[in-house]
Parts: sequence; C-alpha cells; structure tokens
Amino acid sequence: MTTSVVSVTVDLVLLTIRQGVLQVLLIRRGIEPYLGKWALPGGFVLDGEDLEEAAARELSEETGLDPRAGHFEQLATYGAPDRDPRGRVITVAYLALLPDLPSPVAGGDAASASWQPVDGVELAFDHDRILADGIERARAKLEYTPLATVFCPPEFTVAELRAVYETVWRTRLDPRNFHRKVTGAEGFVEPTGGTVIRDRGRPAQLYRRGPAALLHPPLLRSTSG
Amino acid sequence: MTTSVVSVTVDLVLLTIRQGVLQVLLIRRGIEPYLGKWALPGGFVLDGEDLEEAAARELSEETGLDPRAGHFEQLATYGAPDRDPRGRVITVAYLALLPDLPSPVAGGDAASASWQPVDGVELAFDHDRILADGIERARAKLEYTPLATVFCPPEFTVAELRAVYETVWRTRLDPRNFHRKVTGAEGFVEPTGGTVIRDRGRPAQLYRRGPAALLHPPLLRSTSG
DNA sequence: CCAAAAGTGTTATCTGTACACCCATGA
DNA sequence: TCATGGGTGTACAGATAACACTTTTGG
Repeated sequence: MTTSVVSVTVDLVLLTIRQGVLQVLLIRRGIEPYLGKWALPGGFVLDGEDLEEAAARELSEETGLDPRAGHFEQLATYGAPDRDPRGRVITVAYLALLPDLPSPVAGGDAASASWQPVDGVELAFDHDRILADGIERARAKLEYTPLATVFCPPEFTVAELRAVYETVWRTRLDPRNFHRKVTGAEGFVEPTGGTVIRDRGRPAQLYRRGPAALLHPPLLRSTSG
Repeated sequence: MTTSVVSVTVDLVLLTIRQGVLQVLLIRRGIEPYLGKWALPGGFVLDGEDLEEAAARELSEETGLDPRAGHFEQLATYGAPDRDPRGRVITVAYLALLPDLPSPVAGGDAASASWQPVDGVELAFDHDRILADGIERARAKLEYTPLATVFCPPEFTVAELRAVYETVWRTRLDPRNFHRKVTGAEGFVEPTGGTVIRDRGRPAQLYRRGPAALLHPPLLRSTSG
C-alpha cells in the first residue's frame, strides 16, 4: 500500500454559441498520446498555482482567451486510474461560458485551436465524458440562473436571449411568454433604452444583464415558457 | 516553470440526522499538522485506485461505515497552494448522506471518530469551507430529488420525512400540505401497508423510498409547502 | 372525556401556457 | 399594401397556501 505519484491537470470545457450552434473550443494534440486527435484545452498545474489560476493560464497560453470574460466555474474531477496511458493523471475540469467573441483564438497557437459544434465530436482521453458533463451543467444552470446572458454581447434583444435558450436546450420557446418571463424576472435583464432592427419587423428593445444571481421564478426547459 | 509534485487526497463530508439535528462525522487528528483538531475523514489516494474507491476505503478504515449505504456523490476539489502546510495537497471532496445508523462508528478507530452537530464546529485545513459547501449541496438537492429519504430508515412515516426537511432547511413545513405533496409526487414514496404509532395520536402509514430520481413537482424550501 | 398527531376537503390565489391580437418596421 | 418579427392582453388549467375539519390513538 503506497500513495501514488499523481500528476494533476486542469481541463477546460469552453462553450459558446456561434452560427446558432453550441460550440466547444478544442485543441488538436501535437504529441502522443492521442496525437492528432482533438481534446479539451488544458495542462499541468504548476507549483504554487491555484487550480483556477492554472485553468486560466492554460487557456490563455493555448488560445489567447480569458475565461473570466464570461462565466467560469469548477465542473468536476476525473481520476480513473487508466484515464491517461502515461500514468496516473487526475484532472480538474472547469466549465466556461463565453460570448461569441470577434477574434476567439487570437494570441494562441491558433492553427491547432478551433471552435467546433458539440455534436459528433470525438475527443482524446475521457474528454467526451467531460464535455457531456459540461453541457449538462450548462443546460441545468440556464434554468435557475441568468447565465444565458453570458453567451450574449453586452447589449442584446430578448429574441437573441431566447435563441440562446433554444440552442442550448434544443427546444422551441414561445416568444411571447418568454418575453414576459424574462422582462418580469427580478434583476434578470435591464433595458438600455436603445432599440435595434436585426432582421425585419418592429425594432426590438436592447437589454443588458441585470444584477440577479438566481432567477425567481426559474425558466423551465420542459415546455414553451 | 515546473510541474509540481502534488499529493491527492479524498475527504468526506458525511451527513446524517441524529437527535433531530444535522450532524457530520469528524475525526480527531492524531498527527501534525492540526494535531488534536477535528477534521473531515479522508486520506491519500493509492496507486491504481479510483477516487470514489479511495473515498469509500478511507471511510471504512476510519469509521467502519460504508458511504454507499445512503447517497454518495462528488462534491468539489480544493487546491489552494497553501491549504496544507506540509506541501502541495489537492483534495477531492465527496458528499455522503446516511441514515442514523444503530452503530455508526463501529469497526473503525471509534475513539477518535464522532458525529457532531454541523453548527459551530471548527475544523482543520479548509474543512470548514468544504463542510459548508457540502451542507449547501445537500440543502439544494432535497428540493428537486427524493434524497431526503436516505436520511430515513428503510420504512418511515411522512412525519419523519418532514422532520428531515425541517432539520436540513431549518424551516417549519405545513404537515398537511407536505403530506399531500410527498404522497402525490410520482415515485417519491410507496406505502408498505404497515402503520406505526410513534408518539401519541393516530397511527401513521409507513412508506419506503420510491423509484423516482427527480421530483415532479419539486418541493420548495421557501414556503410552507 | 381531552390532547395530540395523521390525514382529507375546500377555497382563494398565484403561475404557467396557449393563443388572439396589436405595433412598427422593410420591401 | 404585405410579410415579419416585437410585444401586450386574456383566459383557462394546474399548482400552491391557508386552514377547517375528521380520524385514531394514548392518557
């Protein structure tokens, strides 16, 4: 009975919505194992570095992004003994939700980092599982927190916010009831006063994210709320 | 820039209800650091051992309990660089919810393990924080899962189940509306046919836990539901 | 009998849902 | 003018909350 020599990594599930599709930031692996396969960005935790710090640093190095531009939270820790063929590696996964940034992969090794739709990807290690857990967490959090706004630019319309829910939940929501719920939920969104015409039709009001941390009442993904 | 030598431990937040109070299982530390202070049970992850496995083994060694007798889930991972004076130690915390077992600390080093009310304890390392996170997780889960039943014996009355909610949430619930909600929620509890008189008054029906994994509708901790 | 706990019925109120309808724009 | 999307009103169904009331025991 010996305590093992363990390496600790952090991995990031970075989600955004681009072209109306939920996408995840992936890195093409340049070394074995899983050479050439797609994987979540991440890497080893350094001396004296907190876990969040390590996650933010890795992301910045690999992609130039700052996960704190949106929402950032710990997801879970994965430590099956055989999850990495190189030896005992435990990984602490973080979930980040970001708006669709103009230059999402600048500053890093852009050639090997790219946003990809979350459906149908096949990833190295146990990253498929980690990604699935991250998506499920994001889905659940949209119900009872105002987090959907972090997928939007600083000013957005109710229809754009609704599109976030419809994309992440894969449902259709009634535009009229959704409008009422969102504008009625205390602290969810605040009108900026501006209006904008996105397509055709009547101009939409612009909103910014409000101060609430929890939604009362929550939005429910079951029906056409 | 060097990757650090990291040790990985598992710690357990083990909650139960004894004497009408939410209690946590604590170990009195027999070695430095924090010699003599109370701490969450836990220890180092061994070679080839999965994290859950490590958590279950540590608990069994230290207390003779099996966390899988109730509910068991990963809580979070804590990795601040200075959280352990001996060096870099990252801990993966697990949350377990157990019924009030007849002989809760048998089989282990019982002299140094004991159940204690969660209020007012002062723990070694960052275990106060971990405990607080565990309690909050438990509170939240009672709302939308049937997990409250794991605090009860195999057969229980509606009043006993209500006492669980009242204890964990620190609220009073209306016995009549609570009864209806619990017996009405699909798959939450199933009648065994038996009855029992706990105190005085009309005999209560006995129930066992039902097959549901989620509550529809959820119980809300805000009001007198 | 009374007190106490279990359990049922009833009603006012609130929330969610569906959908009719009006508003403001581009073409 | 029409099509399109933004936004409001309203009515019905279901859930919630408050509480009167009956049932079944022990003392």
